[in-house]
Amino acid sequence: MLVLFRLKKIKIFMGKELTSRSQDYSQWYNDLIIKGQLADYSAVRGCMVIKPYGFALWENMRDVLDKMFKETGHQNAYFPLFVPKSLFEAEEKNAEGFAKECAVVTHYRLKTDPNNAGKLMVDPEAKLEEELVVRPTSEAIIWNTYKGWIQSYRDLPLLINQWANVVRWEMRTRLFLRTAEFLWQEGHTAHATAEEAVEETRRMLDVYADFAENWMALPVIKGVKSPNERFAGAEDTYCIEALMQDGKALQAGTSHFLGQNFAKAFDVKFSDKNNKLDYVWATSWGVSTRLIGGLVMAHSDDDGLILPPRIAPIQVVIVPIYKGEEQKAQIDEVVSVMMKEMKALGITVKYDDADNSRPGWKFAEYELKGVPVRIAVGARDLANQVVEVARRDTKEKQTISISGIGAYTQALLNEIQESMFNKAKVFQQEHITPANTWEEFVNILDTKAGFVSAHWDGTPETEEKIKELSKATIRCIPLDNPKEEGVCILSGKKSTQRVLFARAY
RNA sequence: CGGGACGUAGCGCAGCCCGGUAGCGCACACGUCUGGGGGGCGUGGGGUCGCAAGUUCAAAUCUUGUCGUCCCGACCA
Repeated sequence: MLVLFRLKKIKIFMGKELTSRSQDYSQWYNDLIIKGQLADYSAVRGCMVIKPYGFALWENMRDVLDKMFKETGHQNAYFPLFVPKSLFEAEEKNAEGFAKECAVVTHYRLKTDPNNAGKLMVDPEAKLEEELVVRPTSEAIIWNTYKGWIQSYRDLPLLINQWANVVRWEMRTRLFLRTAEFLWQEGHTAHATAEEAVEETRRMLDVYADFAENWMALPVIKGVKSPNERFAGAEDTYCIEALMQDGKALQAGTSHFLGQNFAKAFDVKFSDKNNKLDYVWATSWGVSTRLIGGLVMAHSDDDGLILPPRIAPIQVVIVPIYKGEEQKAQIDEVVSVMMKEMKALGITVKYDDADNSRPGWKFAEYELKGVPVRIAVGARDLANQVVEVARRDTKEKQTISISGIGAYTQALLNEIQESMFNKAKVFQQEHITPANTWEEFVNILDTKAGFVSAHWDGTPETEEKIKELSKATIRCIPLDNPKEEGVCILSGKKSTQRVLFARAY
């Protein structure tokens, strides 16, 4: 009790105190992002600065995904930030869907303000002939380009991805989860047949699920969106849905089958083997820095971030505990051997021997930052040829022999990765609850949250009504969904299957 | 766009009601004792109080305006 009190007091004095999840989940999330050094607020409304630690995390995620995309045959390219308005509006549904949240460039020059010394004003003389839309997504500019690249079935499939920033002028933003500008990748592919395009859509959905589960330790449900939730301009939107610790769902990635909508809008035709002209079939798919928000919310605890080893910027941190230069030198020597061993095994390890903060401070700091494994090495340990190994996820500490520490650590990292996934998976499974009546449905949402599996009559009207009454939306119709006769929880009309509802971010 | 908060040192805040020329903790610098869970003691540096106008002998404090940020909703990934 006394210890707890002291610890709490210290935390307050250090200005690092975290809001607990039970106290205020949103604030807890914000605290983790800011104090865990992932990102910072910026001078621009709704836009954040991704700090080095957060960016290192994103780079790790990006690198893994990039490799996966290349292994599935894709190439990277880069298209412009700006989209001429006339191109943007070509695919009507897509344009309409994004119109409300577009930043638009109307002028290309500033000038000194004659009425306001030292200030600049937009030069009214420099108005653009045609406004430029800052891309909220790149289908328009890309399909306009593809028109010139595709003539024959021999040009297909065209499998391209780009890493980019996009801008969506959101009314309300949240660090990582919804920022006005965000980083993402968007894949845009063109195919000769609908079947092939659908196959591509599903393939990339699998890539996303694989990445989320095996790298981020984030269990997801693969499914297809209801028409209401579909991407503007798509025929079908597939998604992976994750569950956060507060029971709210998070759309973690989407893969769209675009049919021939964009090919028609941008007049992209090809000749098949029989010299017959047809529009090409398209897909697009993307994940964004939002994944980082999901990662934080799914795994972390009241002491800070908990990052899965496979994408953590630092997997192991070594903290020396010493008195005097002589002890420090001895520790340095042993640590350098340990580090060499670990690096040879591909482990990312940091030795924090900075003398300006003390061991206890470092322990707390690396816990806050979610480093999976911490190793403390002191003079006492060296005498016994051991070190103290602490894992972040469970907070367990063990004394481990120095010989073979590399292999031990590697195994531990794997175990943490697996254990984090399993824990999240159990949570997810426990939060998929069937509801058979409206009362039950609302009650589950209000008390337990998570996914609610319920019958729905299949109409957009009912879906809209449910959303209005309960704030829950259909997250997806799971891919392997069993057929089951039933009646809609709201309308009482016939239904052939249950779908997953949840309140979502 | 509606509702609610808040802008005072790098960070977190007090001071404002009742005007008198700015303070606390952390961080920072130096010294020293320390070192196995956010150290102790001592000394020190750092602020046009968001911005603008007004009232006043005097404004962080009162008045008006303005800009910005965050939180909660509506919208969305």
